[in-house]
Amino acid sequence: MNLKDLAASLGLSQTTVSRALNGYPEVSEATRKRVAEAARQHGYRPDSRARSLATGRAMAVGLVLPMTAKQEIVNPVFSDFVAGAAETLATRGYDIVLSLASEEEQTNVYRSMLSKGRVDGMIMQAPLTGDRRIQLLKDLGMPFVVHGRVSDHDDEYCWMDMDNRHAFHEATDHLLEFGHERIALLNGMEAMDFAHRRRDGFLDALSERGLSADPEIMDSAVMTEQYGYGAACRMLALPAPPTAFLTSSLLVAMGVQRAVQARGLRMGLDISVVTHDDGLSYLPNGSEDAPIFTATRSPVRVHGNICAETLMKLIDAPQTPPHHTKLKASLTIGPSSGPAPTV
Amino acid sequence: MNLKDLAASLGLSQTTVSRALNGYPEVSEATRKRVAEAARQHGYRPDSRARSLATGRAMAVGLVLPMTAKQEIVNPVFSDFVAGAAETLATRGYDIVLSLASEEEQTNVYRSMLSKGRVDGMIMQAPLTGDRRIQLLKDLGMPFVVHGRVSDHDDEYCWMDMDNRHAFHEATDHLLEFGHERIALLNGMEAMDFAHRRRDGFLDALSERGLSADPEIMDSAVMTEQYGYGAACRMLALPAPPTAFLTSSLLVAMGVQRAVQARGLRMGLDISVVTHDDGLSYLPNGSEDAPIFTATRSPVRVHGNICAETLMKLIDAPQTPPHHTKLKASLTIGPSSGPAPTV
DNA sequence: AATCACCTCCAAAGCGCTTTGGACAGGTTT
DNA sequence: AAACCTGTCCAAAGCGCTTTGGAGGTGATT
Repeated sequence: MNLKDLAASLGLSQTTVSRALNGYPEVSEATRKRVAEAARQHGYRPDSRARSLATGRAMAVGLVLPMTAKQEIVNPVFSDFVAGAAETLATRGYDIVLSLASEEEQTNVYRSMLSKGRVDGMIMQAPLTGDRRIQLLKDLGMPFVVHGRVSDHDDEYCWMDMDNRHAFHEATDHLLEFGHERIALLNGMEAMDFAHRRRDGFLDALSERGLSADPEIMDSAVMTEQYGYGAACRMLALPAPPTAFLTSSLLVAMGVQRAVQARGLRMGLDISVVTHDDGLSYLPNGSEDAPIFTATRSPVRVHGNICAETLMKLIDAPQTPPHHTKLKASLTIGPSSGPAPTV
Repeated sequence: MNLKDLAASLGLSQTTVSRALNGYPEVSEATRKRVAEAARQHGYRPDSRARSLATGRAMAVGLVLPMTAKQEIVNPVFSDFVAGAAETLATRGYDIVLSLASEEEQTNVYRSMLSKGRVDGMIMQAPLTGDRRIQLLKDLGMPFVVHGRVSDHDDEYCWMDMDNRHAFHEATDHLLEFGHERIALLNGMEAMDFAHRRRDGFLDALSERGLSADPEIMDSAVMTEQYGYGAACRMLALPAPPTAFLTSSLLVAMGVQRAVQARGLRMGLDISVVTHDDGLSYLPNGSEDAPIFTATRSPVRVHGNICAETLMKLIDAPQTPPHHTKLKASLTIGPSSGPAPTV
């Protein structure tokens, strides 16, 4: 059942039916009712392609599934992020169009997404340091917002980011105040822009107290439980092992926890662990009132909400100056951190 | 730059340009070259909406992000699954259109996805027991394939599923052969159809050896690390604790591991743990040649591949009888399982 | 020289919607 | 009574593509 048929069955013109359905004023309340009822009865839904072609709006935003480097690892944060974005977009009738692109195809995928008219804007995820996609998107002239940002020129485009630097500064301070002086950093892949910021926050906090970092207890890799376990085992076996760990993800922290327990040490007493927590729904940090790890928390689902909201505003008013959102992570104290052991 | 402009700039008709670009034979090789070059130079890309409207094919498939029950938990399996699907779909130029739907809105979301002409088919995930979405999709007459299946009428629609029953049967056998007689089952939410099958496989294996299950050491919940830890702690404190655990997900197994270690027990010696492993890229079960857990493994990314492949075939030939794929999980032996301790 | 087939190209009709620019009737104002 | 709104509706023109049904030109066949 298309508009033409519906109009015919009502003895009205397409124009009138279209206007009635879309809430235009130049149609009497009586016919509007009649049209609405008929539409409901016939299960009429406008064809989105035709509508989109006529209005110029796709009512969809694009999202390119980021694959971490060559390792084909899907960003674990993706599902919650996309859920948040989809949730917000749904309130305004937008869909998400998803593409997956290997590193090499990125450019092409972005190009085609745009020019095919399938989407009105894009959300870009997981920016790398010096990411060239941003320039590409700017060149293409398509509205976009970045989840995260890249260090340079970050006032020239929309982004929403967590204050990674501040979060890790705060987390480090928390440990320093407990008297820890040898703090290990298990960071994400340093190709990711956020990993840089986190490290900077960590280093700043140390140097503010006159401490210097020891490269031997700093590592960075794809954030898995394995990595946390392996790195922690190695570091705990050092002549001068760390008394605390700062990790970039709950999974890594869980790995550290396993290593700590395997050595017969006690978390929060012998070894402190603080982590960043993306608030993934399937990976809760204990319960609301009883967290397991002391953590800087910033639910990535909310990031999805904000990115979507920002993008929709940008689509509505493309000429407004770029909008930025910087979220502060909240530090929640759990039993995994405590005073440095007195030797 | 649209087709009209491109044609004008070449002094050709739209028809010829369109044919040249789409590889139709009725255009000379010389002009085809000329057209291709001009298209490349102008960065011309056909508008997908217009093309879709003209051809009747959307070149996209729909996916509804499932939210587990009321708990707003995003399926952790989603990201790898969608990566697999997107990967396969990309080879044929299909995109994925994503919607998110709460339990109540499901029907509406599916309805609109279809009739809006935005997609040519759908992939349905995470079916519940007696899931009504299947009937809905059948009624709507849209090609679809289910990741998993529902017990009744499963010959009437396309699905791809792992043989959950067989996997858990095999895993249970593995433990039984090691002499374990008190095996705990930590299952996923039993509203999920696969959880049912897994339990059946477990129970079958037990009864085949004349053993009966003890409800006290069977549990089911959303599959988190917390859940594994909590349930294992509780069960290990029973007067007659289990000597082995069979869990539905690596996260749950990790929780069990933590509980085991917390009690000072040794995995694979005092307590055996076998789990199912969805092969999530960000949650590896150790390395390829050195797994941590004994596990029945079936990478969900491959499931995504297969679902996509099946769906594309179905779209090409809607009248073929429903196609089914049943995957056998592979049992990989790790250090987490061993002979039952002799009391 | 006429016929035929073939190759290369084109005009125009859709696909299903929105939107512009009236048309027509009825009531208000001058 | 003429002029003017105002409210309600419609015909038709796009949006950018594909595809049907020829048209015109060339060379081979009779």
